[in-house]
Amino acid sequence: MSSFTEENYLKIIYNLSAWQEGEVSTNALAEQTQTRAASVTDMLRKLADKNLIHYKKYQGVRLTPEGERVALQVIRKHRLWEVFLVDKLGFGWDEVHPLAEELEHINSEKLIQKLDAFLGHPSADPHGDPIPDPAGRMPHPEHCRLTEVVPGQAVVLVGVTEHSAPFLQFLDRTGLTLGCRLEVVEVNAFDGSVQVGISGNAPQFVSQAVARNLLVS
Amino acid sequence: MSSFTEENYLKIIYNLSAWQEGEVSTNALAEQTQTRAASVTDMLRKLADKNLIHYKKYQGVRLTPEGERVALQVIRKHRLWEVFLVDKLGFGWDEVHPLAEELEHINSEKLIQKLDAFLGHPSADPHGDPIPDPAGRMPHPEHCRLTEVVPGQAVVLVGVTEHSAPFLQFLDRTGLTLGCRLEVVEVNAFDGSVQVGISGNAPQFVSQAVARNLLVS
DNA sequence: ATTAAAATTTAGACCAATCTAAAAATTTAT
DNA sequence: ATAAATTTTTAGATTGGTCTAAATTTTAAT
Repeated sequence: MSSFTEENYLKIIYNLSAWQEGEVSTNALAEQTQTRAASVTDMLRKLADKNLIHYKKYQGVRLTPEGERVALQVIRKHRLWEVFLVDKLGFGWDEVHPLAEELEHINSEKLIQKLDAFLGHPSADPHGDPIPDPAGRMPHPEHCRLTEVVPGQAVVLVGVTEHSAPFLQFLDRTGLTLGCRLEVVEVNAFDGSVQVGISGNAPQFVSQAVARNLLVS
Repeated sequence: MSSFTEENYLKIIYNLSAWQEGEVSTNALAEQTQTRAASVTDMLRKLADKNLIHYKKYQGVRLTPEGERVALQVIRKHRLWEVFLVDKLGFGWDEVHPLAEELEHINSEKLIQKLDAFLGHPSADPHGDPIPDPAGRMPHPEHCRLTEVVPGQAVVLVGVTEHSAPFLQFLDRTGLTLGCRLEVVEVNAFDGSVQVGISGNAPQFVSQAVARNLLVS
């Protein structure tokens, strides 16, 4: 059995591993966990003793199969709770992350199985992130970033890779809701901004910083 | 802001105070919190420093108005989550207590306000215990124990004062669900058992141990 | 290839919540 | 009223998670 804190570390290691290949660094973990590098080192020794991570001093860290299993269960719970908060309780997608951070650590297989059924076995959370199945298998839906779409193509917004409230609120104001249709007019070679028609409206510019965090298919 | 553990102590002090008049003893708290008396003493000093309880050494303990406010918020959350688990997720009333013990410590005013609305502003939890309003006012519905009903009277089962799974499962098997009609034939003066018709069926005996934990009106 | 800079680990400490064992206060019984 | 039993508190230690400051290792720059 893993503690609240251990589960958090495993989840964060999983998420950082997904982003970049290879090992996760102590400093990256310190930033994500809002602690100091020294504290991270202590926890890494503990997780390594429990065979949840592969860890060699100064060499960064990688999940073991068992560590990945635990991480995926936590992520599954997190994303199901987010669906509950948005679909059932009416929260905005910009508000649910901190609440799901707490709810995800409630450990009851039965609870999560019943919640999943109540929500209709959703395949993705409100940000488009896929929900691992009960056995901990993570689906990998095919999609690409808006920055990579060729001009003239029409796509659908299926996810975001940035979850901060300000970013999500900006998307709301711009009409960029999940599932909306995007017609790409031009990708600006100079600054990477994208000129795009949103849900059939007149085209407008979306900065590269925004476009690279939009997943489409 | 109170910690998970502090909230638990306050909730337990509230519940023990409701049962018996006067101060709550250190030993009673040790039993309820599943800790030792020495640990309780430490926590009591801490809660007293925060002005959440009135505490004099060897004299037992009583909530301050502020402590009672916190306790009632925790109880409100506990009972709302129990309603959610039974009404929405389909748990049995004998299963939800341990889960609600965890969910009750998630602190978000907005979450609990939205949950309350989603559930239709229930006035009682699945065991018939009243739910404090958002301001922390606890309703006091009029009711009495089944042992106090005079023979010949017909009443409705509105609550229970024992929440253990075995007890609740026994009630399920006996047909004693909340809201069922009870026609009292006789209260046995010798052993306190009650002969009662449940939902119009042929009368049967209910032991005093059971009857005194059934609230009717 | 050295050196400077950055990242990481160790050493030693702290806080919250708990424990055991022993001391002190209160209650009960004679 | 005094002794015995019970309850409660104190003293001192432990565990999980964190910290700062200093030491060490790795990486980057010349």
